[in-house]
Amino acid sequence: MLVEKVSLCDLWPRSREKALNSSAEERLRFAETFKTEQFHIAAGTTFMQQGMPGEHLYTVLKGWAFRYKSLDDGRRQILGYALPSDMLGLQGCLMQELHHSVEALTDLTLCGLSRHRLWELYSGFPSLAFDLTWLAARELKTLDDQLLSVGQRSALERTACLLLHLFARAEEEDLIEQGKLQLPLTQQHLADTLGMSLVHTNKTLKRIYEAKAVRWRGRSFELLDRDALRRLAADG
Amino acid sequence: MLVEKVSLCDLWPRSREKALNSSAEERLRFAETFKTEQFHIAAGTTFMQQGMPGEHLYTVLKGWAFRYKSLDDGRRQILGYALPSDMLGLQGCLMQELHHSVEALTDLTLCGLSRHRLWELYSGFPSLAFDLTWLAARELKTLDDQLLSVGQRSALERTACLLLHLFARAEEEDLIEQGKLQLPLTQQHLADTLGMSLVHTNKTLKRIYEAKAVRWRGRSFELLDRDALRRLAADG
DNA sequence: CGGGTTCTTGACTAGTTTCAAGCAAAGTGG
DNA sequence: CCACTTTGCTTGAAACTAGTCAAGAACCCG
Repeated sequence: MLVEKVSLCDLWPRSREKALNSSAEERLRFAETFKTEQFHIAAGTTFMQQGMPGEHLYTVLKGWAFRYKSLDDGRRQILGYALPSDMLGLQGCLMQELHHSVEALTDLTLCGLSRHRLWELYSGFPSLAFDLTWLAARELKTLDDQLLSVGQRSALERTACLLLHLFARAEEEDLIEQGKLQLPLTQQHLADTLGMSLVHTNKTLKRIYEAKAVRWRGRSFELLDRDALRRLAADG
Repeated sequence: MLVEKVSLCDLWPRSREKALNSSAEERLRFAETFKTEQFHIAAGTTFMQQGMPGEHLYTVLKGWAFRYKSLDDGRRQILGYALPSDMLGLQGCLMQELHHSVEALTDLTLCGLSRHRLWELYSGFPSLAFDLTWLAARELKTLDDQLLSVGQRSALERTACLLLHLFARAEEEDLIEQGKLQLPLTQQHLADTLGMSLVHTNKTLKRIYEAKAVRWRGRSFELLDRDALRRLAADG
């Protein structure tokens, strides 16, 4: 299986539009030096928990996960989704404890680097450290975008933006087959991502379906008319 | 003046609870190698703009700034505030262009590193690169918190949380004098940070004043009763 | 002492949540 | 294989939070 042969860093540079430093040689050396562990996680498992110490820096090799924060009374904000090439747990590795939880949406394959070896990576493999920073910057950008949506956009704009984002991110990872994406989310996930109630999310999705911008039945998500969705995202 | 003597990295580790690697020696070497430029920016200036290329990685030495994103129709989301020791422009240095703008709230002193030398920093000064990553992780955490607030908390909870956060962050940088903080914000800034209208922000602040949790007249911000504010932040 | 910005307040409106109920699809066990 | 249960989706009505409009007061700066 492909999965058994890739290591932590193999997937990192995939999404970089332009590698500032070729790290091919370094990646080889890295693979020899670090015996990175592989983890398999069942769908539905919360494998990183708010308040626990963060022991590993993970790269997603396969599957979907989501990061979230919970309040005492049960309200939950989904902070973002992790797809292949995304990194998980950086914040937990650098601070004493994790400030968010992570749950697997599908069965998940991860590659993990122990936090104790993170410094080795920085001191011995600068171009990988650079890649890692690039991933952190991508995460920052995504959060900025999401905050803009939740803070300023109407329910319709917000929902359309999120669907556009998820589809585009899935495209980057070649997850679209015959125009269709296996989207492992429920409307409740969307609602908790958008900061809206489930009911209102449902009604907003209905409007998007009626505009014939997307079709979403079961897990099969299809982007019928990207421009239409873009218009909904922009105008409200 | 103090300002003339510090370099890019002098301020970075200040907020790190526990330095994983002492970088004192490296910092010295860095200061000799890099002639980091200093910038002085007048209050009110937007010195980084959404869509422009990001030429520098900055560290704030003195003053306040805020990052924001704008929509075409003028709506604005403030993404966060930068105080001394905060870093600005990482995302712009790594990607082709900036995805947010930054405006100075007060007169600002920055220390800038050209994007072209960022790789030098990674290859030659790993412990500084590590510090930089720590700062990025702190930024990620702050954004997570803010997204939780805007997505899930009520107006009152949200506002109280933000005031707590700003005060705590100012405390870290020793900006509190006799219990008072010079807070260079208007209610419009708060509103754009919280994703609320100006009017509603005003009415929410009134409730916080009435609970005798804070006093805020002009620029002088005083935290009268932290526990009371915490209760407002938790219960709504 | 103006003139502009910021703050404050009330009345009205709109968007969103909550509540409640029914339906559809998928999974489970006898 | 079919009742039974669970989970997720859909819809309408009522309640409420927050937004908009409008106008006046307070504050600050030149």
